[in-house]
Amino acid sequence: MSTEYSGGGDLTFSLKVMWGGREKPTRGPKPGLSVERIVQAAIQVADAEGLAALSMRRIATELGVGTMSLYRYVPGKNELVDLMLDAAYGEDLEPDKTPEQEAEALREKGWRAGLEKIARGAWALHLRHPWILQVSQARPVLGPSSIKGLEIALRVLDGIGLDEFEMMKMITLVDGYVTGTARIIVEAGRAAQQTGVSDEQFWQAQEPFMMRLLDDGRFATLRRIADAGVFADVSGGDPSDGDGFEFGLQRVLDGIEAYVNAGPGGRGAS
Amino acid sequence: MSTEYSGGGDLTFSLKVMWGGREKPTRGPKPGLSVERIVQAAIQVADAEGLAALSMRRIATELGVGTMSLYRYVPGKNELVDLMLDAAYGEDLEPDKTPEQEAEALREKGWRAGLEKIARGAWALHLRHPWILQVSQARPVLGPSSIKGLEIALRVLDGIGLDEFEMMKMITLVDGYVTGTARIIVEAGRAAQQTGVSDEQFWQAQEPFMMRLLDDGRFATLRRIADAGVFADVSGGDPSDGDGFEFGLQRVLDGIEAYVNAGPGGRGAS
DNA sequence: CATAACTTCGTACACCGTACCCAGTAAGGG
DNA sequence: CCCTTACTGGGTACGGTGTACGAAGTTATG
Repeated sequence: MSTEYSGGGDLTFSLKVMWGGREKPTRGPKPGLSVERIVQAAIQVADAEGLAALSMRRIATELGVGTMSLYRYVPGKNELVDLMLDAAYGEDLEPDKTPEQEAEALREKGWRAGLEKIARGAWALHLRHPWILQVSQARPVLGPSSIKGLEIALRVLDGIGLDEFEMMKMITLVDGYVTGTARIIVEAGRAAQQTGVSDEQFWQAQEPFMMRLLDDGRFATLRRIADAGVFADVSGGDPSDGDGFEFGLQRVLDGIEAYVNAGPGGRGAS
Repeated sequence: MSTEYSGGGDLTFSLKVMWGGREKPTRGPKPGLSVERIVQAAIQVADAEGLAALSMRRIATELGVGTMSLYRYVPGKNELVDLMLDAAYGEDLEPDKTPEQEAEALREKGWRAGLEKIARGAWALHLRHPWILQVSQARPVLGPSSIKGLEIALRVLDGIGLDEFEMMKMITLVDGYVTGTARIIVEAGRAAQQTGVSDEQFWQAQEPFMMRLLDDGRFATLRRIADAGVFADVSGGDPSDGDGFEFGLQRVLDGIEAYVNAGPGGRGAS
């Protein structure tokens, strides 16, 4: 399932498709499909039924074409997933605005508010497209949308006293936090759909083993946590409320803010 | 590729195997294999060749047995992956020590140092077993090792003024950060092995597209970052040095520390 | 109008997880 | 002692996957 870039020679093809560098053919019949249509169909399937249900045959059926026709537009499944990723990343961007304009709008209330908005956007994106977390992203795809998003984030952090390396590290930090937390929360929420086992069945099956543990004194803290209803929240409630996410995000931003406020003098030599 | 718990009825079986609740059979031939041996072989394959190369046939070949023999010990591939996960989580734990003892050792230099150690351990774990990031973890498997790890982490944070929900959120925060960052860094580093394309080939293919962008004034900040050599670090250097990881971890811990120091009075009503 | 470029897509292959089933083995009961 | 019963090992087969190949149809160009 990992992104493998198949043949290797297709890499250039894949990049060309992503960046719109494909020249239109003059001869032959007009293409009945388009990369965009295929990507959209694929995203729809993945959104609704998960990445496991995404197969070339499935997409082709959805579009009413033969399976192999897809390969006239996309070199392979891995490349298609790359394109899906970049398309998803692009959803939050406004194509008519330059990175400068978008960053300016985000910075209106300061860099912290801007970074917060970016993080929330990314969080919402993962809720909308849970399959993003399942794709391997073996190598940064560097499509136009992800590049633009990076530029915007960099501009939001620009001019507040961080050097280039620090700016990038801050972005890695926030992105890492968002995707990591999304992984935990989102996937727990999605499980019920994906699995034939319902949430109740699952926790019921776990219960006897859990109980034996909770009665064991060695796990007293865990028991206290459980009694406080922390897990009831996780297993029962709607995970998309993002309660834990918001909390952690503020801690992360606090940490960044403290670093920024300390200034170059207040920190050790880089 | 997502963990699906196959039939559903096998869930109990899976849990029993994980928790060691299987009673030994009396009749019939002695089993020539064991769950542990299978799990170890599977982890070896996954470590060396990635999760994509992990197939039941491959594991069976590795062990010199027929493919279907594996199903005498493990209900299916998904359950096997669950077992692999818990086995990996257990590597950092000392079976002879109680959670209290391990937590005590971690807290020796304070809760922050303890949390730091836990985070570093998890980070190293992901470097050692990159495939962990590829498995879906649709539902928390709650094997003995992950439970014990949770108990230890909770004990490290216990008694410093956080309520039960806050303690759990802090753990989610740190875990989210570690896994998220690992996802970014580790997978970028692993890519070269997995792919037929070398790093040089990859960046060379990207270059023309990148260049066009970097000359565009709209991506001026990105250009500055690139010129500063930030990406050279990512693409060339050894990703396992964890430079960015350590930096972000300190920010995260700063954020937590600030929250803890503020005390119940210094924070808004929960 | 022949040709070359381009489309669509059926067939085929290697690989996957695993259901089913039968043969072989070892302990318990008579 | 043997027969029954429980168990292990594993071959075969089925329905799925990604995709290589090539045949057949379509269209603009020389």
